[in-house]
Amino acid sequence: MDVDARKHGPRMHGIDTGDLAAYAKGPAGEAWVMLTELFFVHGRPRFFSVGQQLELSPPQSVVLRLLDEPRAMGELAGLMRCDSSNMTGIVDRLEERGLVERQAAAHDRRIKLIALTEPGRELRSELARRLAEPPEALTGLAAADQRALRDILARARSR
Amino acid sequence: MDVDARKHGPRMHGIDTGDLAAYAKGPAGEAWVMLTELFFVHGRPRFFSVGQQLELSPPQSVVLRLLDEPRAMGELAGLMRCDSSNMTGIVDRLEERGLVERQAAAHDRRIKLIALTEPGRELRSELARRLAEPPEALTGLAAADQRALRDILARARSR
DNA sequence: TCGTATGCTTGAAGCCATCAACTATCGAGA
DNA sequence: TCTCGATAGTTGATGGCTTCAAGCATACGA
Repeated sequence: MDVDARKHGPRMHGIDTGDLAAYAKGPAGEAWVMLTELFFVHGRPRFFSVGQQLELSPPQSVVLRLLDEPRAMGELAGLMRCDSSNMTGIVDRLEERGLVERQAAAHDRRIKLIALTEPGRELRSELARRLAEPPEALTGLAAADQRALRDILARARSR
Repeated sequence: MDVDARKHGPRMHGIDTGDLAAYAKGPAGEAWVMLTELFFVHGRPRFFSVGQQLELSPPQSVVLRLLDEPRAMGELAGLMRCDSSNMTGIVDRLEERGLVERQAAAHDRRIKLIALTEPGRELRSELARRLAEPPEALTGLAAADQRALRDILARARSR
């Protein structure tokens, strides 16, 4: 770390992390800040580029990921935290591409269930496969670190 | 974990993580998958809601975060991986709100440097402060786990 | 000096996102 | 059983984002 970088604070890929880190409190806060930056630098661009390769917009990718089983429109909108009218458009476009289909729900005629088609299932698997590729920042860690990281995150997810 | 959950795979907040995990290879892959889901569940919604509170759209928030120093339009577009014409609109709207200003670059009259105004600097700090708050998934970890996580991530960032 | 490349802006078209309004359907209470 | 308020999804208006194409001003190299 040279003097110039010191002036601007720690940098990850040209982006100053000092400002977020300035507000981090305790190890959990510091870890969170670093997680956030890790995802900003590696996760977000990956999500966008993989989606682009598969000709999916970011919201379309999110919806595909959410469809591990048929879900109602309102449920999808809730999980994606957007307005149901917005979800109508997103599902419309996925439906036009033959990736999903609308099904009436047996118990309530207001409810539309959104289910993947076979092409939709295949595309969803391909999306998952590509997103599961870890960045070198992780693969380059020592094996013990990788295992420890995995185990800590597993404990975090059960909270 | 009950039988029904087994059928659908592990779940984090109603979202099946089994499909990504199915493609994870080794501890780094598993860690990455869990990181991705952690951010999907905690980071992404936080980013959107904090931005909303501060009346910033997601791309506006990203640009504010990138402006740790004055940057050229093309540089911003490159860092955000979008078209420069798109960046023109985003910066226009930030400029209209008095958060940034365009400055001519001394060495090249084609280049416009985008710098924060004082209100822009204050808003950027507030954005950082709110984004730096870790989720309970992390704060609820044992202290030793928090420290280990922080240290591993620090090692990962220097790759 | 001139031709090509670069940086930013403008404009068209499509997608996303919110809010308001609407129709069909449901469910609870009288 | 009937009524009314709530709910689910859709339509439409408006603004923001995103890409691509085209244009103008500027820079640079031959």
